[in-house]
Amino acid sequence: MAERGEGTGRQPLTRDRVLRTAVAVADEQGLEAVSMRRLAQVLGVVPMALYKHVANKDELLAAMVDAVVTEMGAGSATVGDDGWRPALRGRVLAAREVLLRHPWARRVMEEQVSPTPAVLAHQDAMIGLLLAGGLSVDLVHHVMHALGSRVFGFSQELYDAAPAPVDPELLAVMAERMGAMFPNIVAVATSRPHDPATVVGPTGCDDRFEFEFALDLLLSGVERLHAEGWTSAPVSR
Amino acid sequence: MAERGEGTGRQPLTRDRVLRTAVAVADEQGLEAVSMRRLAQVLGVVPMALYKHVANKDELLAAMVDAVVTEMGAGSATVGDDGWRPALRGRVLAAREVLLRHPWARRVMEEQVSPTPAVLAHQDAMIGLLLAGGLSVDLVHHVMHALGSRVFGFSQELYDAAPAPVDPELLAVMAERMGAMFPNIVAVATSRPHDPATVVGPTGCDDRFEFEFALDLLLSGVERLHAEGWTSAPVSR
DNA sequence: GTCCGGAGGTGTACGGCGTACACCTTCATG
DNA sequence: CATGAAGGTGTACGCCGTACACCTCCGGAC
Repeated sequence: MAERGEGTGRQPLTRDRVLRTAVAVADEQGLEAVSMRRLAQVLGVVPMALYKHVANKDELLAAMVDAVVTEMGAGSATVGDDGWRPALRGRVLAAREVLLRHPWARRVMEEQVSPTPAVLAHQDAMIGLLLAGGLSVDLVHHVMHALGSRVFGFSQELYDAAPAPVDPELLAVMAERMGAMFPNIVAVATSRPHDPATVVGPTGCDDRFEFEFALDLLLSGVERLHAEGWTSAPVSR
Repeated sequence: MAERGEGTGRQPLTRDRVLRTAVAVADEQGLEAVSMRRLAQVLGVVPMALYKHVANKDELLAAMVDAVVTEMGAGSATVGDDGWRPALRGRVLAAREVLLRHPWARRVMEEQVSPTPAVLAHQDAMIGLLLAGGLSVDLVHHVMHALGSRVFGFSQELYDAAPAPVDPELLAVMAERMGAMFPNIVAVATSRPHDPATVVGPTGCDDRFEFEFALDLLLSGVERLHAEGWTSAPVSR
């Protein structure tokens, strides 16, 4: 008796518990406090025990951001009678709320090589909203880039993934699976290949064009506000 | 004879040489290759020798970003006959070029606690352009936030610095010095304190308002493009 | 000329990190 | 009961940043 529930390490160590603990530690003590050794200590276990549930630290970090992005609730996205804009706006603000609760997540996402499934789902939902709103595929493409650095900062490498699994057959299989899960992403990504000459890296998508598109969108908006004599925040907040 | 110029460690080790080597290593082999030990090895010297020229690794990283930001050339900013917009646009694009050459710099900046002098100078120059263009101080403030994540990603903590050096006298001295060096920043920062209730952290500036300001600027632009029947890139690229 | 002090390079050592590898227990299943 | 997999352990290696004591050299003060 008194065997279970008293120490910190009493309940069984599961991948889920590792993950939730890691997120909690990152939230409360910052990302730099998330080391395999510290995490193991918090869980009342020896460091190497974690490796029975997690491939390595990078995989753990990826799973952590996946959990966070899942909080954003990609499922609940539909365009109402008032059009795409309020729906998209709400979704972006919801994402922001989540990222405010987990300030470390943005940084981890940015240094990740390829997006996690939850990230793709989120992007797919956003694209779905815009397409449902009637925007052209090209416009949607650019909008996603323009919003990217605002929603989370990692949209530069949105459409890479699959770094050269040269086998074309395997690539076709992957494309098919992607299409089944994230139809909107595939629709946008395949419609308009980026100019390879202006691309940032061998696989990147941060064309100069995309950058200037977003920049000019902002500058035009500013110019308009200025021309309208904007001096302080409108009353409607 | 044959005493100097043959080995890698022949010329004297100076702070400048350490810095330039560090930037070169980061450019060529990535930021994770920049460790004090590896850097020392490249310089043909024992690791601890670096500490005679650099306080610690954080200070080295700060100096590295400072060098990069200086490349952006904060000095050459004036509003021509065609208004503030082309001047600002060119400056942002120039910053982007520099950051493309040093992809590690953005990440380092983002995890830095307070902006380096060169960063402040850059921001001051940008603000100067907008003010010279006749924009109101408030509008300039919001524009800087909106552009922030596009130019570099660190504008969230633009106006913090000075984390509670409670002594008001010392604070006044600092404010005076700041004003002498970066008059535009001070003008904007002091005109409109942020609502402490909606601020992200104790000192942050990433108000919900600033976020929505930029977001709505983008969304309005998109809406306008869509209404105009935008389907592909305008010919003027 | 002698002395001295500081600038700058060295060597050793400590505590932390991620994780490879061999090991041991436990327990459901043949 | 034997077996083998799943899961926790202990040890060890090679990285990391850097504290601290040391040495060496050189330019001026006397």
